[in-house]
Amino acid sequence: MSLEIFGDRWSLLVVRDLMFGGRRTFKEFLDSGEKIATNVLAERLQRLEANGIIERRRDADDARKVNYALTKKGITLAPVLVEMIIWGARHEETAAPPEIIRRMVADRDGVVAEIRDQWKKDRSL
Amino acid sequence: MSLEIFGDRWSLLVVRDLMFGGRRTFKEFLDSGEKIATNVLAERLQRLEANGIIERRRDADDARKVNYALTKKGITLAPVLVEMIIWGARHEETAAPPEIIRRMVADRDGVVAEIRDQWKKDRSL
DNA sequence: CTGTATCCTTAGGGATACTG
DNA sequence: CAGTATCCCTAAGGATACAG
Repeated sequence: MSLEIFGDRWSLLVVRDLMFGGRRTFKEFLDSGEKIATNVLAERLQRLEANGIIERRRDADDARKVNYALTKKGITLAPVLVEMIIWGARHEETAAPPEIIRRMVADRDGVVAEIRDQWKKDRSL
Repeated sequence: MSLEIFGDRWSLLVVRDLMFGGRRTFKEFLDSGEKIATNVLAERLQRLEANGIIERRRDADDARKVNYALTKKGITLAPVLVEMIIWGARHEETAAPPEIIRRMVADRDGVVAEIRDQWKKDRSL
C-alpha cells in the first residue's frame, strides 16, 4: 500500500511544505514550525526521493545550497493533500484559517489546478 | 494537525475496512489481511472512538458481539480515503484492481456519494 | 548550508496467554 | 467473541556534535 507515504507524519509534512509552503531547502523544512530532527529530515528526504516523489538539485547560484522540488509524480499528490487539509479545516478549531485554506474549502478542484499550474511555471524556470 | 489520524497506518486501515470493506467487528478487522495485533487494534479502536470517528454498539441479537460503525464525522473522511486510494491505484502495479476502485478512478464524486448513501441506509436500520 | 554520525531513550508493536 | 494484560524487543526519533 501507499501507506509508506500517507501513513507517515513527517513525509506528509515535507510534501505539504513543498506544495503549499513554498519551502524548498533543508533549512526551510527544519524551520517549519514542527520540530523535526536533522537526521529524521534527511532520512525522509531520501525516502521521498527514492519513491520518486521529490528530486534534489544543487542551486545554480550557490553551490552549497540544495533545492528540493516535487516531481511529476509528486505533484499528483495535490488532490490528496488538499482533501486532507479541507478535512482538517472543517474539524479543528482554527482561529482564522489562512486564505489558501478558505479557497480550498470553497473550490477544491480550482485550487488543485492552480497548484499544478504554479508547479509547471516554477519547473520551467 | 489531523495527523493523529492521517499519519497513522493502522487507523487508516481500520477506517478503510469500515468504509469500503464492510467490516464491522473486532474479529473482522483482525482478519483483514494485514497482520495487526489484538492490543494494537484495541488501542486504535479506542483512539478513533475518542476522536469521534467511530462508535461502538452491542449487537442487538448477540449480546457478546460488538459492532463498530463510522459516525457522522467519520463518514466525512470518505473523500480523503477515496483520493488516497485513487492515487495508490494509479501509482502501484495492481494486477487487476477491484471493481470499486475502477469506479473511483472513473467517477470519484459519484462513488463518494454512494458511500454516503450506503452509510445512511445502514445507519437507519 | 546540508547534511552525517552517535548516543540514548521511549513508544510502538509483535507474540502470547488469559478473562468476562 | 471481544478484548486485557504482559513481556519483550526493535525501530523510530530526539539531542547534540561534527564534517564537507
